[in-house]
Amino acid sequence: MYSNELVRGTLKTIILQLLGEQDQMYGYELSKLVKERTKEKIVLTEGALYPILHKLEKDKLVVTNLEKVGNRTRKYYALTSNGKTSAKEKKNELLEFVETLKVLMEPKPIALCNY
Amino acid sequence: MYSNELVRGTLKTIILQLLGEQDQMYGYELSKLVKERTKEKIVLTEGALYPILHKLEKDKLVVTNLEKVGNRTRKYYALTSNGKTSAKEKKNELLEFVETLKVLMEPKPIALCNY
DNA sequence: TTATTATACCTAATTTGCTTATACATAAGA
DNA sequence: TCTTATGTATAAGCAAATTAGGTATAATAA
Repeated sequence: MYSNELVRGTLKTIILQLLGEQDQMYGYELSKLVKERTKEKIVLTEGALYPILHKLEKDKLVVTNLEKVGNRTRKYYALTSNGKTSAKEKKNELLEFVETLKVLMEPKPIALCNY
Repeated sequence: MYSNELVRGTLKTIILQLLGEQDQMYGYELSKLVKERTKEKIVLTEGALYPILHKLEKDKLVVTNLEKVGNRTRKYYALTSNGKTSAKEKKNELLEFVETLKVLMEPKPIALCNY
């Protein structure tokens, strides 16, 4: 588990990116996916997850549709056109930020290929 | 300039890492260094910088010594033994976190060399 | 059969790490 | 003389998370 300060700020980007992988996903599914892929090193808690999803909907970056599974209701989220653009932008920003961090903390000449 | 949310959480790690590069540094020097190396894409504002430095001192990760330059006083900060350990740990955590992010957001097989 | 775990959603109070703004002071350059 | 650079410091406020609670159904284990 990484310190909260580190994860904070990347969650919205992560959610947008994952939503872009599939046609639609629901909240619980997102949280499971993050937990599994990161081997629980990043955990999307509900208190963070749902408010972010609601904000994305309010900002029209996602649209929702409710689906019944047995007697339970799932709320699926899908990126809008704006959402797809935003997802790409945020991902690029994050990747650039990471590169900047490396330059800042390891200001060495970069080998083209280490093999 | 990256969004604040992204930078938030990495500042303490950055400061610890930079302090580890030299025997001692003062606040203003740190802020200039970050600005220069990142081409102003990351900016250490005073309101963030000094409280962090004070906290590091309180936590005994750094020690200070005042030096007079002309009529002005500089407050130099140097890592303690604990500070050096912490710097390494935090840097490793950050680098691991970045790798985890990549796995999470780009779960593809990784080419050994792209050239 | 009953207790626990997994599934599935939601929100309110609080914490926290920053921004924004302000303050003070010296030195250098326009 | 005015502005910019150097140098440190703190207080008010904000926003994204944590923590902790709530509701409800389904499946599994004891």
